[in-house]
Amino acid sequence: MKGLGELERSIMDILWAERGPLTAREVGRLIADRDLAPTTVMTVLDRLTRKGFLTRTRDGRAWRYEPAASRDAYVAELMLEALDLTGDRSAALQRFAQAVSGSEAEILRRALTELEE
Amino acid sequence: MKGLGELERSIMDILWAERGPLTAREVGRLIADRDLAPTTVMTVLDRLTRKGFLTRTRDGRAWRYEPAASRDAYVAELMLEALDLTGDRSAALQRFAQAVSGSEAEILRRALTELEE
DNA sequence: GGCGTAGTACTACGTCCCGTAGAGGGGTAC
DNA sequence: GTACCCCTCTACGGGACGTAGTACTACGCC
Repeated sequence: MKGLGELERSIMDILWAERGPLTAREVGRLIADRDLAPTTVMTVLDRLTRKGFLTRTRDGRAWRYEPAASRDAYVAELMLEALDLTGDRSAALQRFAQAVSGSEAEILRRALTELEE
Repeated sequence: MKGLGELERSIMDILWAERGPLTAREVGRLIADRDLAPTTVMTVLDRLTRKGFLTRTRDGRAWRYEPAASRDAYVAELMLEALDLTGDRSAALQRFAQAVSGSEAEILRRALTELEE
């Protein structure tokens, strides 16, 4: 999977937080604090589409952009990719299990239990 | 945590696979298939040290390089960083739990159970 | 005791990614 | 038909990284 830059991630965050697809202009308004040129937003949206993180559909003359996958799916994929870097997956998983906080361990435990059934 | 490039990762892999610290020359021999100039290996070892991935100690005129952390710790950290990217850690963890293979789910389950005790 | 060798530090260059944006073309609305 | 909006294409500067040369120093050998 391709990586994301800092601005790219900010824009993905905006789109992940919305329920419907947004136009470049709308994204621009939601990230107005960065005071970016409109074309900057468009360029980044375009790059994200090329990288497969967004899909876009026509809306009149404009495009509407929407995440291709949920943020959770993205995060889970990143975690799996990290796991693939190790030679000893078991050891890495054990370390990971020890490192997550208690409440998160509980969530993991429950998710794994449901799997079992 | 800083990222690793492709050559940097290869060299970390070599050092993670060895039990003792290596000199630049030794690393060079272990990566001879890439046919790199000796200074290239030294440069990368130096950058890895600056980034905090390696520590080095004198051995005569030479330096001996050694990973600052185990590969498993590195991988677990990457996984935690990925997890930090999400707004909904619980959803991401559930996705992750569903995505790991059965045997790995079992490893996780056991690690979590040990934690509980 | 000079010379090759090994090791180091420092500098450098090309490439790719990414943040950033301008220029120009073509609908739309009034 | 003019002002505006949105698109596409092109571009530029900085930083990371792969790659390596140069120059200085210490050690061993003859």
